[in-house]
Amino acid sequence: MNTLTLPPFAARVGLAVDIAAFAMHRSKLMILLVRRGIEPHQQSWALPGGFVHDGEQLAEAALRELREETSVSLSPNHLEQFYTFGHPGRDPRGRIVSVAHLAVLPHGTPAVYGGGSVTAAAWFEAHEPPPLAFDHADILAHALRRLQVRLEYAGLALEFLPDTFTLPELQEVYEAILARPLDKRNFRKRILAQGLLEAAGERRNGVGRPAQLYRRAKRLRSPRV
Amino acid sequence: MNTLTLPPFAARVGLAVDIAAFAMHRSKLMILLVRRGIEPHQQSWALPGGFVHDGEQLAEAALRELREETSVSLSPNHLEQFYTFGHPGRDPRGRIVSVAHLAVLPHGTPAVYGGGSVTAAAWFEAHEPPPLAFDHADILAHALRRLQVRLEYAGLALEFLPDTFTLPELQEVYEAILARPLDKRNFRKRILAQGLLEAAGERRNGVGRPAQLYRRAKRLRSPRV
DNA sequence: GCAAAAGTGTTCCTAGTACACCCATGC
DNA sequence: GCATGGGTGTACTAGGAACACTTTTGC
Repeated sequence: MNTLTLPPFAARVGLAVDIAAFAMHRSKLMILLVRRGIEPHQQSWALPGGFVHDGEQLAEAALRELREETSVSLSPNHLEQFYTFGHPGRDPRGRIVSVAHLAVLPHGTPAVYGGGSVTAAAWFEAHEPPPLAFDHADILAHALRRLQVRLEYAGLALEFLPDTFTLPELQEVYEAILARPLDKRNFRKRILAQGLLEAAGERRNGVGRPAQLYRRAKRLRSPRV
Repeated sequence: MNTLTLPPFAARVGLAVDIAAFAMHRSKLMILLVRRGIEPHQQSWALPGGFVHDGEQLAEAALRELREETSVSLSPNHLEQFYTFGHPGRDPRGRIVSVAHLAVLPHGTPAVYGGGSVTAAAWFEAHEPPPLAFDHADILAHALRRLQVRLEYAGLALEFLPDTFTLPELQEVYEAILARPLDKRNFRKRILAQGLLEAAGERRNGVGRPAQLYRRAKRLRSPRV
């Protein structure tokens, strides 16, 4: 499987995946980070990630690393590759190319330290991350932009929420990702006009008027190309 | 430089770039292809591309391969990475990951056979390519979609044209990429409303009314609020 | 009755779309 | 004068943005 017969001038590189995994927590957009237990950048915070194994798909590797390093047991609701970082000097160990992935984890996903070569895993505010190892600050910035673009087009916001949710909750997701407030009336009008949601009872939160619950409507929307 | 000390389970892969290079020719969107001179897929048409060298940037490698395989002497007016293809079985020689790039070449760029491991280079209609080697048909399809998206947002259409051009020429670029006709009046209104163009004399084409020439305006448009 | 959270409509403006004729030139 | 290609305006529609008060509940 690893019998690679290439021309001598061809670079043979280490292939890695890094994952920018987002979730909502207390009305904030959070990013999942791990603390590196080995050099280089030992003790630094970094995006979860690691080397692709022989014969492994890129997306498979991203899922595996996410589970190994953070003990995230739930599957991401969304996972996509978004950019490949291949600058020759980005890793002191040699030429390592990283295929960066964007993941959306369900609401309430805990960050448990899992194992591998990391000593901790934790959620941070995505718009205000700590200093990061390698070029991970750059990767995170790209991931945020992609997330904002996806939000407008696809119904990616739903992936941050449980099966049923209220419109104020959905609006919080939008506001957290776009980092700006939205008008409540316009938001509701726009979302409901899309016809992707259906009613699913109501919920009492204690004080205040009960909220209408919604879920993703059964019928599929036409896929984006 | 190539002292890569990685864990044993880490895949060490061949790193390649492939380039989907587009240009306009006779009102059609064309894609630049090369004929492979070596196995695998000898004699098949394929996207230009090849292995990244040690210490080379991804974009550098894309430019180099484009020049080596097609003798395209002009620099692309636009070059961006758009997706990474890493399926384990995509190349029979072993695990080869390809970072695919989208390039826009200036109007009138000839396709000259350059050398390296290809026996020919030629332009084909981008929407009707011949059978392609590896997963290059897939890569081309992705590239076309990306090109269509970029067209709407950025002023990427200008990169297909010489410094000065007429609005009917610009409209041809849009129509060729989107593969559908556009209304002339609405097109002109929309384009001129963006304020990106300035007048640059006129041109007589022989018969017919002379056309107003435009060029990209010097000053940037004010950002939308 | 008051604090807390959910819910609701109208007006304005912009951008997109549909659609048909006149203008300047070469021959 | 006619063939060729370039240029122009208006009416309609849909979607986005601005904007303030009422309703339902717990306590």
